[in-house]
Amino acid sequence: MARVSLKSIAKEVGVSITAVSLVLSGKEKEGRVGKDMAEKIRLKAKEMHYEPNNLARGLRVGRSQTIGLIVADISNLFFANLAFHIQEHAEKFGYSVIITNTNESDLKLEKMVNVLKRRPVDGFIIVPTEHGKPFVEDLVKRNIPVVLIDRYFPEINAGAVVVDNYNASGKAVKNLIGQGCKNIGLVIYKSRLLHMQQRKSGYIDAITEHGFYNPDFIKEINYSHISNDVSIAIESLMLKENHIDGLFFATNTLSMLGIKQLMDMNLQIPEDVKVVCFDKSDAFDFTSIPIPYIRQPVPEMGKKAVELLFEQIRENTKDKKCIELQASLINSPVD
Amino acid sequence: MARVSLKSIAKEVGVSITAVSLVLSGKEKEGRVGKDMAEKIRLKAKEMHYEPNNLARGLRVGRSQTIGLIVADISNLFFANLAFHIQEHAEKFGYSVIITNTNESDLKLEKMVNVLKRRPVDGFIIVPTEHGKPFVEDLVKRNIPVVLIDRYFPEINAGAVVVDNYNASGKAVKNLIGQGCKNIGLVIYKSRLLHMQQRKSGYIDAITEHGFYNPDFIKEINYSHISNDVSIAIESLMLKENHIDGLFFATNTLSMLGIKQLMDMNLQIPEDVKVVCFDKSDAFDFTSIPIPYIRQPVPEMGKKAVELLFEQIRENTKDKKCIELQASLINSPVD
DNA sequence: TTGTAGGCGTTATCAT
DNA sequence: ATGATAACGCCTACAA
Repeated sequence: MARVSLKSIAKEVGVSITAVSLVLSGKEKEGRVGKDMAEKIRLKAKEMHYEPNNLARGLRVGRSQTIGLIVADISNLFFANLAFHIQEHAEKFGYSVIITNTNESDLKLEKMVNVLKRRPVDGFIIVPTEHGKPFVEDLVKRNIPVVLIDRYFPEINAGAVVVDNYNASGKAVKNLIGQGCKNIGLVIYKSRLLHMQQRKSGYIDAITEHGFYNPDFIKEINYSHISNDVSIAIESLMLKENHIDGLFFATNTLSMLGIKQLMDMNLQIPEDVKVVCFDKSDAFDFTSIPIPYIRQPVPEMGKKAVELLFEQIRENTKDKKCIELQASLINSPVD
Repeated sequence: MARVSLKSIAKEVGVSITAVSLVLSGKEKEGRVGKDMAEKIRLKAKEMHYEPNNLARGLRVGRSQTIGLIVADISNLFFANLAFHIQEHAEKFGYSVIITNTNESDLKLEKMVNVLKRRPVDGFIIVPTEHGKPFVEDLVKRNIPVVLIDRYFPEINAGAVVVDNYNASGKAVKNLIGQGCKNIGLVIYKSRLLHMQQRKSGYIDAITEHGFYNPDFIKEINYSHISNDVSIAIESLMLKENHIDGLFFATNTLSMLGIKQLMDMNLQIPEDVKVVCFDKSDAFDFTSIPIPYIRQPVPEMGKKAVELLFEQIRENTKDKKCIELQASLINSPVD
């Protein structure tokens, strides 16, 4: 071991810790350490393989240069991509990212928030769970920088980056109607989270305006029995008497399961039923027919979230910004 | 702000910092603080919303309770799953995980290692890049706990968790031969990394033993032009004169692109050509026909890696263990 | 131009 | 049963 510290370098060179600190943090310009001395110190530092200890630094300056990212499921491609971009962007500012999962469990969210508070992290980027509001609220109350992403609670004064889910759904529905669909089903999570509600009302309003609205065509899936619920939903939607000719899946997981079910039922896309999905799945490449999907601007979302967070960390912003980005409908299966 | 520390609690209660520390870290049993005093301290701590500062703790005890995970690409499902399981397991031991990406770049690996060394982290779990050996070697030399995962360098005395890639490939080939294939193509990365070499030689040996070996049936793909290279590879493999009736894809990304190319060429699986893949893709669910694939035991891999790392962190193990797990061939598309 | 000293929050050692 | 104090490695105000 024998960790090399400022002190050990100082002793080696025969100079004070201050001098070493100044030089190694590039502050010797401020009319401080002499040029030759500085060089000598730098040399010795390299020779001894000095690595600054950010732990100690963090303790001293009151910042850990770490942000906590809490997502619903890192093995979901959407969140994995989000995590990737957040990480890439944070790194540019010398920040590391600790990523944790909630698996949509409110309990786990609470736990993760506490774990990360103790780290401590300088700020949070959170994909909140359905009943996660109190935990986020608590952070805000304690004046800890938070940015919500993907989903948010408008009542809470936290930063947020979301997409315009209402209009995104509208685009999906209009696309189906443009393809000639009359009876369009919606497969969506049963959730009180605003982003799901907005996807739902976007669908309802667009349908009501342009087509035929039937509440029975909305199937709300329980997250904890997704697989089974989706099968049942599709089966009941696709009953002959419904004359369903279009389906809109409100998340990528729902799409995957739904399309699989359609295939199991020997229904062809788009001949028997046309489909639009929220978010892309790799799998779309597999089907020779293009499946249109709503693309969220994931890289920008990640970038904005990091920027918003840093803004809060730097200045102690009182009124937090909420950024809404537009999603776009992609028709071609190629990127 | 007004961070609440042991000191502030001590002042409030009118007792020494030591007493508070002892109580709050559950060490008052050791014939120390009195029962009523302890209760009073605990109460006050809760009331003041005390959160221990792990930064300070880490500085004091010389451990950060953080491990650095460096993967090739977090948005690849295989690595995302690996990260998930590593994280879940580490969390049980009170450890947080900082995840970073290399995108297969040796330069980025070097950078990430340095960034994490400064954090500092107590140990590394690394998916090394092709020429990443020196950076890993350096860590080992400095006596910093490292566990390699997925890929490894046998010459280096680091911990490692890998699968038996040689036999996995053998299983894939035998499955194809069992399906009646005579001319089996291999699509694999051009890489000097051992795990790829083993997948290749597993294929060659199995083919040589049971079927017909033709070096032209091996297509090595350059990671930096995957998409294009795979298209060309498949096109040239599937030329009539080759009579290819089976394909083995050595990674999930290669599978995705390869199968897509087959579809673009209007070739049917399994009628025109049978296919076996390394790792599963969600996409397999989309095809009505089951595509057999090699399943790596990802949860166990993550668990073992964490265990190995903790072993190194606790005891200063001199001879590092290398664990090899078996992969299995899955025939059904269901999990 | 260089050095001293105090403190960030915690734990461990040694006194009382 | 409880407290004072030093130390982890770093930064910075203040001396010199």
